[in-house]
Amino acid sequence: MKIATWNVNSINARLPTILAWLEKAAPDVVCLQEIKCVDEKFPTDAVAELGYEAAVHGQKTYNGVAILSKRGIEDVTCGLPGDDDDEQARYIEAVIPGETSAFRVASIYLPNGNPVDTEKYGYKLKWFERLRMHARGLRALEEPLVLAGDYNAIPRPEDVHDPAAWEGDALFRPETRSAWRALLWEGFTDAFMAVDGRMSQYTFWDYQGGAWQKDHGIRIDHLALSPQAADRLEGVEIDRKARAMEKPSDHVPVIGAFRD
DNA sequence: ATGGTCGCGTAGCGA
Repeated sequence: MKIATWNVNSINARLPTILAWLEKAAPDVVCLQEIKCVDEKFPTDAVAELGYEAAVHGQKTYNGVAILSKRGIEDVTCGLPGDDDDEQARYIEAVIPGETSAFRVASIYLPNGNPVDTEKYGYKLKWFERLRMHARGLRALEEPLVLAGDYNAIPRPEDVHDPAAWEGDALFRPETRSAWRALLWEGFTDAFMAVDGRMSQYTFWDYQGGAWQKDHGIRIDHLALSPQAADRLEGVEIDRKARAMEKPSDHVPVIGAFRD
């Protein structure tokens, strides 16, 4: 069972690129972020032609998340509990039926939080805390669970090309890194870190300033695994090649392979 | 060098 996460920065602007990648990589499940469209504008038919069923939590212009699955999608829930006034489409969760056991999967688009001296950063930290509390409840189910997405959090200095340049940024502030660790302390494993003997790899390169050409990247797209999912983990791939495709997203897919 | 890159939507915001 291959489960991927990918911030696509508009599903419709990116559609040919996404379809080409899906056809080649052929993951079973894909968690998408920043689809930037309402549910009705999601290219349901185009992904169905490649064998994917879609669960969509869309929003006009901004945000928007979705889950694609070749193995069916059940028990879909949209939105993160903990704030009834939050109207931003940043969370969708579903169950993927499996041959031996089902996988619960969430597609997460955590708020960016910049600039840090505005209410945006407070919103980010509150959202992170809501996610931690929800994850605590899911953890107690003792299921294979993958919390996949764009966390807008750089865990360590090794995960950014120039830590000094990012000091003070909402993606690298101590409070942000602490919130990411607090999520893991609920009993989750950073899938990338669980594979030993490897250098850090980046998942995002800004469109500006030739960041990709200079390899000025950051690692912010993560798979957080429950113990039952971590037990089944066989490998993790960060697909750098996707950043060199035509009309690329500024993020690349992260793919986890699991025994099922 | 007083710009620089995208997407949305058609100005200026968000990333």
